[in-house]
Amino acid sequence: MSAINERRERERAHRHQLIVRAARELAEAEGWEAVTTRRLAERVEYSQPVLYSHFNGKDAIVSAVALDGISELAAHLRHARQAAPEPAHALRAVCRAYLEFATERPALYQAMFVLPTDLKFASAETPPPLRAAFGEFVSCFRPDNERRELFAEVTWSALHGMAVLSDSGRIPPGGQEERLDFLVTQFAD
Amino acid sequence: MSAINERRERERAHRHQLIVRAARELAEAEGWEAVTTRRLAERVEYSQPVLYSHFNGKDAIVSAVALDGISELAAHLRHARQAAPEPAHALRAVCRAYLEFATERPALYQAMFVLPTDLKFASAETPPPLRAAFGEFVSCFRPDNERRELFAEVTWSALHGMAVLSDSGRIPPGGQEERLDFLVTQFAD
DNA sequence: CAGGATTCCTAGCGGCGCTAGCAGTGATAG
DNA sequence: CTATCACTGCTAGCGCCGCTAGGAATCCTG
Repeated sequence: MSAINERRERERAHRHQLIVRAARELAEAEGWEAVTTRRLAERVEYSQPVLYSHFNGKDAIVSAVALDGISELAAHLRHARQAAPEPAHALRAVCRAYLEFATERPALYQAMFVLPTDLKFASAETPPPLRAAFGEFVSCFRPDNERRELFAEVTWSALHGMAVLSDSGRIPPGGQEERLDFLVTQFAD
Repeated sequence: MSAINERRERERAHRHQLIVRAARELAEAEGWEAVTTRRLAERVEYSQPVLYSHFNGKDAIVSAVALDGISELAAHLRHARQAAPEPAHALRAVCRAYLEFATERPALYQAMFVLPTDLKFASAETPPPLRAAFGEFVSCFRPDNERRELFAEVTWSALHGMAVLSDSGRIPPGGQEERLDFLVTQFAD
């Protein structure tokens, strides 16, 4: 009885991931407005109601994609920070990595930081990957800086604004590098 | 013949504004997801197809609301800048006014800077009010500063990030004043 | 092998943005 | 004054959406 249930659970977990992956691929290929429960069900070769046995609704699927993306972002930022030649350049490296991530995976980025989400930000039940990603920004400022969390919040806000305004064509996508340079110059502590 | 047509056009223009106002009120009262063409038609006491004789589609209605909002924002920013005691404080005053606007009219702000829009940003056919609003940020930096447009873009991006992340609960809504203070301190030229 | 639990499908609900097609109204020409 | 005609704005409906009820089929258990 146990072995059978274990197999079932494995299969369920596998299908769970299949759905998340399909949603992400569809969004990255055609944008989130093309991700409907019908198309998603067709893509994973199950009927629509199966989706609802795994997720509370469409928003929960988006949130699952977002959480995956946040883990990847955290890893990307950590790598950039650690690869920086000296701590003084860490901020620039992390900021550039962030914008790079947003530019290269716009749909994934939207799931993480633009679309409505179930994820808890800045609270007790904030998922660890999200904490980790934010922590990378914090780590770019001196440990003795009492306001480094505040600095990190504003840095993140500025980068988010640049990413999202550029993606929606509200600022010219060309000048990101200059904007990044200005931001880092002004914010370095 | 001319007088009659003029009356008709006046009536059309009046109804046009009626639709825009109704859309804005509905959005501000219940959020944009509650603004459907059916509910909007009911509210202006006309049938659905009438909306389409005034606008190309729902997005065009949102854009019309956005344009109104941008005019109001431009006026709000200009007033804040001119009321600043000295030029050195203009940046702080304008930034605070911007965040104030975003906080107090979140739905209107979304129409302007978050939802998909037909409005042309940063191009030859950018509407004058939008230029004016952006110009208020530019005016906060010294005229001899060759990169003041760039400064303005990054300032705007940072404020937008703060506004939008705070509104969606992704950063604590409490710390806006401290974040504003940090931003202005770092960006003043 | 019978009984029961579980899995997953078909079908459908109410609502969405949008449009075809037709009444009814009102201006115009003889 | 009336017949015509253009136009305004309606009803009805299309194809889609997120989501769910209910039953058929399958699989494990005793």
